[in-house]
Amino acid sequence: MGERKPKRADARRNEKTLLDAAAAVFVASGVNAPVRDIAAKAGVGMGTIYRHFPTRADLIIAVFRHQVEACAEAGPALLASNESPYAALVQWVERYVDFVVTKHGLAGVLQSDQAGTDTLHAYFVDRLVPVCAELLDATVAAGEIRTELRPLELMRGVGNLCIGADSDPRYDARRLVRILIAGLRCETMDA
Amino acid sequence: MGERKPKRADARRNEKTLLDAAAAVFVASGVNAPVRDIAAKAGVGMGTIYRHFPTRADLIIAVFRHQVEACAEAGPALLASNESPYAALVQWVERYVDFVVTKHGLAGVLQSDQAGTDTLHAYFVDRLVPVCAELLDATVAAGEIRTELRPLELMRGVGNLCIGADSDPRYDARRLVRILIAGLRCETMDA
DNA sequence: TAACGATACGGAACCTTGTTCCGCTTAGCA
DNA sequence: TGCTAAGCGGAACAAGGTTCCGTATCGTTA
Repeated sequence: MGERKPKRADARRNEKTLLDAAAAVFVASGVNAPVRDIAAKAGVGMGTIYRHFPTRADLIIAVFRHQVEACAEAGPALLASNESPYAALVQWVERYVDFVVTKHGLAGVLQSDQAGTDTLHAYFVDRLVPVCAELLDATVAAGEIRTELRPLELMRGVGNLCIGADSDPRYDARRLVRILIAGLRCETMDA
Repeated sequence: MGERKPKRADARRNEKTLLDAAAAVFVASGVNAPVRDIAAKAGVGMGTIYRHFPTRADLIIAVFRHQVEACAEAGPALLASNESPYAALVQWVERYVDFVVTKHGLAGVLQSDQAGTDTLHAYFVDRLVPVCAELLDATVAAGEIRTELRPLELMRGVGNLCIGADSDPRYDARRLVRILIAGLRCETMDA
């Protein structure tokens, strides 16, 4: 589990500079900002950025790692602090949606079929699906949900609903996610 | 409203050739296939393709126009042939999902925030949102839905849920859409 | 039917964006 | 102070959409 710290001091400095620059650019221009812009903002050459982060996706992961970890850790905590697992699930999903919707363009880049996004998609899935599974299992065990759904499908569905939520005030992803979750409590096979 | 037919015979011939080639390539390699591939398949130069279809999106629209029209026309028909507006809505949405999910990568390219896709997104919205609105209004009027939702939001939500439905058998978009629609019948603000 | 002008065509060239390569620089050590 | 490997900058490459322009062709007219 050891952190692979770059040996040289200037390298360590550059890594931090790059993370800061990337974060700033992502806020200003969205997650889809060109790598060149980030390098420019950091005052660094292309080679440097790619030695530290072998791929665009790796840079994105690095920038958001803390928040993803925090979200993952919030799962068990919510489960513990709510008497109703369903309530915990709803709160956790809302937290995830808040995170994703806030990062201009992140949802759109989480799709596995997008080129060069495999690592990013995999990281989100690996880290969050197990947490989602735990919440979902508890909710099902408590009998609060009628329709079973695989955790992966829930995560991807929620993520997909968040796409384009920024950049169009007429589209309220949070509400659609609430409706989707509400649908889990209903019989689905009628009509 | 007049069809702007190209005057010259070879031009008309090429347009048809291009549409056929594009359709074939979309089936074989997905909607994201490079324009060059389509030109090659049609045995035509790049200039030709761009004179007939000013943009990738315009070509995509042209290829799927018939099916989108058919889907739009199915709305009122379903409303007429079902005693329950909700049933009609469900069937219409299922039809739309079938269409979108079947076209390798189409859902992913329908997002308005994607570059160069504005025309495509606009066409789908212009043609289908009014139909959806009609179905939704009828369903609400019949009191079959508790949660009101703007037609545009429903269309975009459904479309988003379809993203990546091909290329991953573990993700069943149809089921998620059913759950979303089911959610419309529940109280959403609980828990 | 031959000539001519407008219409189309082909495909090289351009732009943007991710990624790779390589010669030069410099930190860290003896 | 010098040596060497770790780092660095940025030009170059690949891929995809789009534009441009010289050439070929259609269809009409004399």
